[in-house]
Amino acid sequence: MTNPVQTPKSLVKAKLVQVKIDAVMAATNLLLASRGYEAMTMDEVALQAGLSKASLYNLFDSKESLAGEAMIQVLRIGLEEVNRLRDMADLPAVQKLRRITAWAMRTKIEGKMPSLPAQNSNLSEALKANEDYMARLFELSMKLGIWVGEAQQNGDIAASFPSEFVLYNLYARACDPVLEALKSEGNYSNDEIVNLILELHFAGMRTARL
Amino acid sequence: MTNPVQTPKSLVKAKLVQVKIDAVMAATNLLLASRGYEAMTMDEVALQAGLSKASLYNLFDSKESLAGEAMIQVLRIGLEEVNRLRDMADLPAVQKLRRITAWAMRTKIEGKMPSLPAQNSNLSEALKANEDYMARLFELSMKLGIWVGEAQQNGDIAASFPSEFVLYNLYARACDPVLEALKSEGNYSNDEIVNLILELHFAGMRTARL
DNA sequence: GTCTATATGGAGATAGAC
DNA sequence: GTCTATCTCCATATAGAC
Repeated sequence: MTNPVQTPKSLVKAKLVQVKIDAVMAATNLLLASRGYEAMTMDEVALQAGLSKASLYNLFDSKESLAGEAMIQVLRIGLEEVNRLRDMADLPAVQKLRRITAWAMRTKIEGKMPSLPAQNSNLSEALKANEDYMARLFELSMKLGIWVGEAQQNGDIAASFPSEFVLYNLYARACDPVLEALKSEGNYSNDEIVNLILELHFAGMRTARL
Repeated sequence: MTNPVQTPKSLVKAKLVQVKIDAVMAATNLLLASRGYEAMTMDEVALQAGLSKASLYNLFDSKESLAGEAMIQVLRIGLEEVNRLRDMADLPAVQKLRRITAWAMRTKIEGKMPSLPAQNSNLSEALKANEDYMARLFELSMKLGIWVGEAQQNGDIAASFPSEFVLYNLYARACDPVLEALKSEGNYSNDEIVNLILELHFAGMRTARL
């Protein structure tokens, strides 16, 4: 870098760029959640974010990198939530898992969760090769895995369940189609929907016998 | 029709056509399950089914109708399963639900479940307008709904759960990403995976308190 | 840095020979 | 009825003016 010291001017510029990036990311999350990666078009993203497609490509190299950034960002926010919960020393592990699951579902039901399809899409291949993404996913899985182990020792989650099974089920809540199905019916508030699923899921985790 | 009586010759021909259709449907189910509707291409279907794309279009008018047929077929087979179970008068309703869910998950894990994305895809819009599809879906939902009500009266499913919630969760098992995640790990057999999810799900359904 | 206009490629669908 | 070759559209990505 020729000038590592940021001038006030460059700071202002950086903030303006950040505002645009935020708008793009918000649009991307909504579209990824509602239409999926393949069906989402860069024209839609640009339109919703309020800039031209060419400007969008000035901010992100490709559709793949845009979606990848969205996935990385949600992992970053999720990790922040996890770290906040980790500081609550007196909260039982199963309650921490319950809260992080609730956060994921609220994010999803508000259209802010860019869940990638479970299917073998082109995007998921690219993400596997993305070090930043994989590192965050690994860190998240480790931290959640510790809580799963604690909850199993406490008897709050059936010890007979493999810990990966419990972990995969937590991740699966972030893309549970039941959220959208119940929401589109219109008979329940977001909180009610999230609580129904939480109750079903954690009751099963606690009382299952194999 | 000019000749409503089928000659032996036309019967043989019809069978040959059916063999091709079966191959196409098998390929379609695999691709819909693994890559999703948007990412699946007609070239892939034709290649896997062992015919040219033009011949494929001779059998199905469009990609949309092909995928629609796959969805209708799986509903038809599912309804057959349901009717078989309905004849078992002494089987508790919750066991019938458990068995139909197990069937759906086995079908999915074998790559034969053309689950449509939960997302608002073009396909799901087309299916909503398809009378055949909607009629079968309605019939299936009615029949399953009766069993849900019985199971709730028997105390096998928490009566505090809305019946649509229970129903949506049953449907959601047919596209549960945990199936694929555990399968790709390679540590468990298909039966073990299905049983893990069944146990988690129905234990939660029974013991949840709201 | 942002836009309009355009290049490029891929996938749905079809023409026409056999 | 099946194939090869082709049409056409649309979405990703870029060129070039301002």
